[in-house]
Amino acid sequence: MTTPDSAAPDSRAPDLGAQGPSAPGLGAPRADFTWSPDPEPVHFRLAQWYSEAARDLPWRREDCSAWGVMVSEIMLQQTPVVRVLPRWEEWMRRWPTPAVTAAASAAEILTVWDRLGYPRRALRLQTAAQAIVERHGGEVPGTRQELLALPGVGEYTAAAVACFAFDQPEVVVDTNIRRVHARVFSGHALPGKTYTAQQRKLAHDVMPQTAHDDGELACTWNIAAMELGALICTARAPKCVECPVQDLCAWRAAGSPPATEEQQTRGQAWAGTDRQVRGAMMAVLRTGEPVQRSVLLETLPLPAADMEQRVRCLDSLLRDGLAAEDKELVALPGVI
DNA sequence: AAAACGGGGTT
DNA sequence: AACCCAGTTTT
Repeated sequence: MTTPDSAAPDSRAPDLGAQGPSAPGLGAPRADFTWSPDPEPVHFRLAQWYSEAARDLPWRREDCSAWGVMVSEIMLQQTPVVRVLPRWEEWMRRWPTPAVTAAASAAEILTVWDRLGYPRRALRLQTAAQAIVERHGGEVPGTRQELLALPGVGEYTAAAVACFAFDQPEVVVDTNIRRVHARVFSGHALPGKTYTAQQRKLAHDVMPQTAHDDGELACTWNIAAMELGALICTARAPKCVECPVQDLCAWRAAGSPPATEEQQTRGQAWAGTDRQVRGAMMAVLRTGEPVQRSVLLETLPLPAADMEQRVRCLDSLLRDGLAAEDKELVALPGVI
């Protein structure tokens, strides 16, 4: 049916001509005739695929509250679904509304967060709950702009909550969607490190029109593209033979060229970093018992960390509100 | 634009 | 050992 050769000019087709794989300007003769598919068939293919292949996640259920969606989005920032699932269940069981979340102690919040990582997210989620109580009467706001004003809610999360909890046709772009766009529409193996204005324009341009279906297809498009990136169009070893748009994909049509040096992600170091030291200290504090400052600094199970680094990290935890200090005792905030 | 910020499963 | 993950905030 639809093949690269049959792609007719379309007024709504994304103008991707400038995004060819070769550097614009000097040297490279523009032999890279990048082809990009009409978005419309991609919309329907992915919507159909999603209806059959979507995972049954609790925050996608029809009866999930907007707060449940928001909690899931914060937890899912830089954290895989499988690790979020048990923490989300426990959080929602204990704190099913913004109001009860706002009233919890910070120590409880950080303990239930457990080892999800980036514990400042947990604190910001509680601060956001407090803001929701104060500014929105305890109800999660339903517009991108109001959501964006909440702590810990950035461009992605604001659009995601507005779309998934309130059916707003916002342009949702996460790491999965960026990769799907890069491959299907731009013909690249990977989207590159930073989210550029050009990528933002592409995401907008390939959104389904909302005029006729009240944005329903737009919301499905967002979640379906995300799910495709999570299950099929993965970063490494994508399952192209199972892909519902394999015959529409610009990357496939270009012969699946490998990622360029520019597109390689800069892998974060871990061993020896302040993040590792902070994480080890938080693990001690999560046991619940206040500890002597000197004991916390000296018994840390990280021989490679010198005292200067340990002191720096403890001070940063105190400054971030992830730990509290009383006299010589250190504990989770709210314990002391 | 780049760095800081956790932690564990996968390759 | 490197890579990856439903990003946000600060510099």
